[in-house]
Amino acid sequence: MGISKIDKMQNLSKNQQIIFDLINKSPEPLKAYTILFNVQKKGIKAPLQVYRALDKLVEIGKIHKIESRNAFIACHNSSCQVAKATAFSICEICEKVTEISSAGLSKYLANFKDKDGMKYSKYNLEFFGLCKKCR
Amino acid sequence: MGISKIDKMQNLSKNQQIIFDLINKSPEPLKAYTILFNVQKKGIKAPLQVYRALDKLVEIGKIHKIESRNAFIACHNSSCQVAKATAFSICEICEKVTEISSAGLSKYLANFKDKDGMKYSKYNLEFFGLCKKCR
DNA sequence: AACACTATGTAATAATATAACATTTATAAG
DNA sequence: CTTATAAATGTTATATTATTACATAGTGTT
Ligand SMILES: [Zn+2]
Ligand SMILES: [Zn+2]
Ligand SMILES: [Zn+2]
Ligand SMILES: [Zn+2]
Repeated sequence: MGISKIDKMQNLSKNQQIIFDLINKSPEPLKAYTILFNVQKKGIKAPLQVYRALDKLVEIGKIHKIESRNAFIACHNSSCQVAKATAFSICEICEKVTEISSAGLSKYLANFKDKDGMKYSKYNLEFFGLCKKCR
Repeated sequence: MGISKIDKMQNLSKNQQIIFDLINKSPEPLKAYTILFNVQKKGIKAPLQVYRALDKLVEIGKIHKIESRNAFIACHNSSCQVAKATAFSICEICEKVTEISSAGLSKYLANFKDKDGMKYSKYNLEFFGLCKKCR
């Protein structure tokens, strides 16, 4: 009765867990060096330790990278089934970022065909505008 | 009979023109320091000169930034009316990037409402997959 | 034990981007 | 033409983001 693959995917390593916890409790996307600064008291001293954990967390879908901001947020789509099909809204004033989980949007994009008839299961969409508070 | 705003927008400054020409004739997205290296013979010596021209060219829609690659490509949608509503396909093997101009897609995204009923006229969408050649 | 795989630690460096300040050129008005 | 203003340029230094390279340690399997 060993650890199944699914269980294993949920078990983060020490550094991964420290960094995930920080991102997960943050109300806003965090940048790599902000993360580094905030976990130094926990013994993570070098950029590479942060980037390695971030890479893994992105890969398994626990966090997403906001490409236009070089920052990272935790996934809140019930541990995202769509780690590779992401959509966000970004406020251009306060920089608030919200992950969009819309079945309609996912479906539309997953079924979208380019002019060669090609479909793409992996995508990243960033919407820009003003959030409720900033309007 | 002065120069109209439209004419003006088409007149790039010296540095802008040099850098646009380079990007425009490139078959693939170019990175800022690749651009810098390639325009040094034309007298552009510093990163900032490149970044300033890039900023302006992006602003007026002559080029687009591929956020996930930190690289720039020329717009080929007849001098993009949609400088702020962009979509690309990116090959994960050969890194070929193609701008997608689909009326259906633009329309869908421009009309998309998030769960607060908010619409976004500005967005960037990056699809990932394998290009024809790499499949 | 032997092996493969994943994660960690550390130092150095590469790649990407901006701040600050001085000067020049282009455009518009009076 | 002159003055005012905005846009663009030139230059140096520095900030920010990310990776290479190499050594070590843990984890699970056979
Ligand atoms: Zn998610
Ligand atoms: Zn806001
Ligand atoms: Zn375009
Ligand atoms: Zn390809």
